[in-house]
Order: sequence, then structure tokens, then C-alpha cells
Amino acid sequence: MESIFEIVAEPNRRAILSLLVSSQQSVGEIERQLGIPQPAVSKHLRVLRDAGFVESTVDAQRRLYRLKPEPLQELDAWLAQFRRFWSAHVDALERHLDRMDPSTSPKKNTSRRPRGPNRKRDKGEKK
Amino acid sequence: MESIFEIVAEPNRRAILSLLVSSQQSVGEIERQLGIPQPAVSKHLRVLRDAGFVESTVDAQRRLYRLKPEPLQELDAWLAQFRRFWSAHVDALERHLDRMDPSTSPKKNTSRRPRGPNRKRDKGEKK
DNA sequence: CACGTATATGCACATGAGAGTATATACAGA
DNA sequence: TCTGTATATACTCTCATGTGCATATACGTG
Repeated sequence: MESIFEIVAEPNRRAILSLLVSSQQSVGEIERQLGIPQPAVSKHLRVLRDAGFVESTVDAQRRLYRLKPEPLQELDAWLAQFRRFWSAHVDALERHLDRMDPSTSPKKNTSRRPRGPNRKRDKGEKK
Repeated sequence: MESIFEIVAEPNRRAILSLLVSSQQSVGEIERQLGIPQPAVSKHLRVLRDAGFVESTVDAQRRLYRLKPEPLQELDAWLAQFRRFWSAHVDALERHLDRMDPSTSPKKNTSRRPRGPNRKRDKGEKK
């Protein structure tokens, strides 16, 4: 199991992660809430822990699992390269709609669209 | 091939997406830049197109592929549920560092930890 | 029309991963 | 120590998927 992307590709693992975002859970609690057989839960948790998505502490016979942020932030970092791209698309869509029906887009500027060489989008992101 | 997560789990597909973020490319250009055999490129592009990650236009014998934003935004939307979580972790780290060495963190608040009701950890959280 | 280029597809194959079942390990309580 | 609970692991099976290779299709040019 190589990349964090493959880890997250599994639906049950995504469900587990979504469960853990609210609070830590024991294996049994995860099992009951998701309806996944216990060995499957343990195996997925194993994968998630090896990849750094979760960590566990021991509470008697129970193991309490909780989220760790780093791998998810890595995902976010990979996705970041596309944000500039799709915000540009939103801009284009807005301009398009603006041309078709001015009443449907926000009234920020009722007149012409602000063309020119400097269109600042990207809300302060670096680079 | 079900979910957008499985689509993105494949390293070559991620490479293709990253290539396309700068500009549209033909199959041959992708092939050369990534060193992937042409049938493999075509197959991955097929998967990406079926999932809505890319679209293509015909230019003589070439097909020019370009990115589409929606599936990537879906990924982003899924990740969104964890942002609150990891920003809370950053806060905790800041508080921790603040306690250890006040000079390393910004001077916004010099006093004790300010967040009042924010401090409810999930210690007693159960059902 | 024949040929070269560009891309897509069909097929066989190997590999890896998730599911299911059974079992092992750890712990608490009587 | 025996028993029940909680979790982990081992093993097998099945299936999907990526790859390689060959080939098909599409298009432009001479």
C-alpha cells in the first residue's frame, strides 16, 4: 500500500476517517456504526495507522483510534496545484453568466467586467 | 472504476492531471513527457474522461486533452470536513509552542489561552 | 489509393487487495 | 484460573486493474 491516495481510495477507510473526525472511537464502536465486520475494521485501521492517518491509545481491552492531520494535509497540498486552475474556471463562468444575464450575478460591478492585464483572483495565495 | 478517489489513486493518472494543469496536451506529448507507452496513456485518459476529469477536442489526428474542474472540486469538498479538525491541531500546537517559548509565536495574545468554551475535549464523549 | 502518423481498443496475464472465516492474543472479573 | 469481551492476525479465495503487445481506426499527404 504505497501512497496516501490509495489509502483513501477505499470507501470503508474513508468512512472510518469521517467517523473519527468528530471524536475518537474504539474498534467496536466503528464496527457498529459502519456495519463492517470487526476483522475488516481492524485491517483497515492497521492500514490507516501504518500510513499515519490515525493513532491509537490503549484503554483496557479497547483501542481508541483518533485522527492525525498530516496525511490529509498532504492530500490537500496535492490538490492545491489545481485550485488556481479551477478558480480561473469559476471566473470564466461568472464572466459568461454576466454576459448572458447580468441580474443573476452579484452586483459587485454593474458595468463592464474588469478586464485588463491584472485580474486579481487567488485571494492572497503565495506565488 | 467507481469513485473519483480510485481514479486519482493511480500514480500515472495523477501525473497526467498535473501535466494538464499548465495547458492542454496531446496524447503524444503526454507520452513523451511521462515516458509512458502510448496505449497506457490512452487508457488512463479514457478513465479520466469517463470520470469527468478531462475532456478532449479533436485536432486532425491529434486529440487535445484538458482538465475539467468538477471532480477535483469534489475531492476538495470531501477534504473540507477535515480542515476544521487540522486547524484545531495547529491551534493546539501554537498554544503548546506559546507555552514553551513565547517569543516564537506572534504577539497577538500575550496572556493565557484565550479560547474559553473551545476547550471541550472529547474526553467524556461516548454514547 | 497507399502510406505514415496519431490514437484507441481487444486480449491475455500477473499482481495485489479486500472479504470471509477461523484463530490467536490481551485484558478484566468472578 | 476460568470465562467473556475486545482486538489483531493468518489464510484462502476471488476479482479488479494496470500492463504489454498486437491490432484497429482515423486522418492527412503525396
